[in-house]
Amino acid sequence: MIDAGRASRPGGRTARVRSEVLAAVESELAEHGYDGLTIDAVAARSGVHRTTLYRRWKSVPGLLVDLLGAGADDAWEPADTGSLEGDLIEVNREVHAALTARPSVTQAVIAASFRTAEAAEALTRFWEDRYARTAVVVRRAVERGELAAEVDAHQLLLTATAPLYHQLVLLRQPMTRAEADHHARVAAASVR
Amino acid sequence: MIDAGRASRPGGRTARVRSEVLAAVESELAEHGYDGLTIDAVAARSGVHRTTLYRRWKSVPGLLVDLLGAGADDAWEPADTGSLEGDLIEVNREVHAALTARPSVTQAVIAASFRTAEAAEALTRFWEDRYARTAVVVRRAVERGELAAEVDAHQLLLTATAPLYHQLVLLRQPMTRAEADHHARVAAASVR
DNA sequence: TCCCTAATGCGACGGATGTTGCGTTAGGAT
DNA sequence: ATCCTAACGCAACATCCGTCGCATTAGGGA
Repeated sequence: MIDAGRASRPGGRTARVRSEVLAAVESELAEHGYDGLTIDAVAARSGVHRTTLYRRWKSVPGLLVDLLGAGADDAWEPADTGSLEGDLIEVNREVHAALTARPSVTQAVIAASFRTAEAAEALTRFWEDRYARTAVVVRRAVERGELAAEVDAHQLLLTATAPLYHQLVLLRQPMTRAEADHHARVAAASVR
Repeated sequence: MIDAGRASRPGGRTARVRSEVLAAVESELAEHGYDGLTIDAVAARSGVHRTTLYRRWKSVPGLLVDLLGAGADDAWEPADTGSLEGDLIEVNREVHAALTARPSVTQAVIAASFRTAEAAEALTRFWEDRYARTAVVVRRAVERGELAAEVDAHQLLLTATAPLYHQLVLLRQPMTRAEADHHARVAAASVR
């Protein structure tokens, strides 16, 4: 992450440049997709000089990493529907929406993660955080008496969400929301 | 795929060049990984001229696509252990081995698929083929009376294998073979 | 208000990557 | 054995990408 918000000189221009650049990244992504996302294009659209982009963000993946960080909702937590199955369905619907959005920032960042180590690490951290937060659905189920305490939350969440990522990202095939729901139900049933 | 094997002049030199190049690709991959895999390095190691590589394979992803095709075993089919669960465990162990091998050609091709459309399409075709062949484990289970005929083979295989890909490729975290087995069992149990 | 300097703008440079035109080699047909 | 030409080697060229030194601007403290 760039951490421009707490730099030694966070003043007006620096912050303005950053927001202009990130806005340009999003627009370019929307118009040309990840492949059409070049430093030069972002520079041209944002009016910020190439050199500045190289200095502050280093590369295209660096821009996406910053965008990912800017978009990260620090207050995010999974919805509480009252049942494990309901919670998992909600989680899967969020994942489904993120991966089928066009343009999908998530998809772009995944692509970037195969180019630079920094992007890969940023994405790994992001997902670690998300999966850790999502584990609360399992704790709630244990508290309700739905589950035994020994259930491995990560394995369970993997069962629920992995099919979505695999189908939509790696296999590059469509998946309906009903199918996404199905995988949530399979996961919920696997621990009963 | 390059299809050099049935080109208008498949003769000795062309075939020799191809095998030398693909061998060099594998060696470079082993030594420097995907990121260190450049056209120039392959040219230097194989003794084949840069221009020839650009003409026949176009790019690094093109080389990997060809390697993927050359490595595709046309006779492959899943092992028959006598039970759905046993078959799925065997499948998952193969996937696990392919993704944890070092170097993993599969991992390299996945990375390549995020760079060029041709690599992405080649990989999609490869997986379509593999999943279609693997569907036989479901048909066998139906014949044995283990399953109802309406079971969706693709969804079932997704439940079994997707967690491996997600954990090892996207989340970039380790997974034991025992955990891989676990996901096979969850998949088998989901249709009983 | 004035000054200091971090952040940005700017042009030139260098390296890596991919392309093109042409000469050379070798496989396969006659 | 001879010829034809696909495939390859070669070198020069074009382009893109990232870097560097220096000039300029503007934010924030004294």
